[in-house]
Amino acid sequence: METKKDSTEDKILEAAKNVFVAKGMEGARMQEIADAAGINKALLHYYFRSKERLFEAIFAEIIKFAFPKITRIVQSDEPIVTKIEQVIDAYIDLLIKHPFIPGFVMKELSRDPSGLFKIVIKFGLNPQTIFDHIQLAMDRGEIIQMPPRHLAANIISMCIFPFAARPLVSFVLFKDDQVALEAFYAERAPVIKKFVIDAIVIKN
Amino acid sequence: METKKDSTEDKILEAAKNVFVAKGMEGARMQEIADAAGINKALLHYYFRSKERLFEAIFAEIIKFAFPKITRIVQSDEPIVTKIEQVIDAYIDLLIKHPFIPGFVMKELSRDPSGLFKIVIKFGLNPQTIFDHIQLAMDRGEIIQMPPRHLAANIISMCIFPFAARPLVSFVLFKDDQVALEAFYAERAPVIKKFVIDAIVIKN
DNA sequence: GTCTATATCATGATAGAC
DNA sequence: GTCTATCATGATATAGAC
Repeated sequence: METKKDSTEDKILEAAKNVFVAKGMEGARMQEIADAAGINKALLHYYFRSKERLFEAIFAEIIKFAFPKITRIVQSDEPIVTKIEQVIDAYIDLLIKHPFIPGFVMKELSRDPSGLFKIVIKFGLNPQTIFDHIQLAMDRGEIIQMPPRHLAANIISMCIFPFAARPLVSFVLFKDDQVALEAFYAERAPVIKKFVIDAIVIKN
Repeated sequence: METKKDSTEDKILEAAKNVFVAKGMEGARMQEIADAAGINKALLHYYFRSKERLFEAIFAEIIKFAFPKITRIVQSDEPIVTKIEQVIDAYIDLLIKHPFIPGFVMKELSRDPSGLFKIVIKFGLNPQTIFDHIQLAMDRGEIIQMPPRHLAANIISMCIFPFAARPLVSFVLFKDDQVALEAFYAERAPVIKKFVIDAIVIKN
């Protein structure tokens, strides 16, 4: 996490990221971003023409960052179970380091999905390849048969949702005890891996 | 789904619900709510003193509605596996009928969690009771041992997340084919039930 | 590039007639 | 209860000096 606070533009990006993540596009105020960056509002419009453009820059950066190394893992030659374990580890690791991402992305997604769509398309992400891959492993008898889409949905859900619903998890499960909450998140990866394997590995 | 469009107050509540759900608290405009209700802004302030109060009324209504019959199911005398199946069915059924709820709740939750907290407290919801119940079934050997919190997190995640991330699921998985999307959601309940049972029921 | 000052506009809220 | 007209605020955005 390098802090490049040299140039004004970087200071703005850093400040804007924090404010947008905390308040969302609608809730964020240009004045607040300017204050956080230690400059004035006029400079924001000098560097980025409008709030909309500034937001898009931040959103794209976060999405690209959050986006999967998944395809890379999936396209490797490891057995399917290993790949699944690696994906889960990679996801939880990312989320523990950047727990704000899911909530932010989902919030802005329901506001205006077009930004994400552009990025998904740019990345050329093709889920069908992944599903074909899973289906192949099923046909080989490595894991039980089930619709690959649902298997993917189950895994992704268990990884992301507890982070996306962080305020709820924190309060309902742990009465806002942050230490207990962090411990819970740290346990997620092994728990999910065992859960998935118990569910899909053929048992004799 | 009764449409009681008689009184002005009900028209406002109905209109406000739609607008708040679509745009969120920050994004919603009093003018838009007034237009949707077929009245003018002044009347909004006549019935509800401020935007804040109007929002709180809507939010509380939705939360109360979305809130679990779970405790009721859990407190029954069915075996644990049956209860889990009933909870999954109840959840998915609710979410198919009201798919907007998760996104809305999570968005406003990250904005200001205090509203939900009041309601959770008012409901006297005690997750520990549920966890104790699960633990008991584990000690009886009905299902395998795992931290009850994580089991609950896994189940809730698989139920809610695909609905909360609806725009993403719709686009990435189905290229916005709504028919295919609905079919996918309809399959969720049986898929999740089988997945969970395969994961936790002791196998010989 | 950076600042101050200001234009422009949209929104939540209110006053007061009917 | 419902309306029109208006206010007060705060937001984005721009002009222009340095």
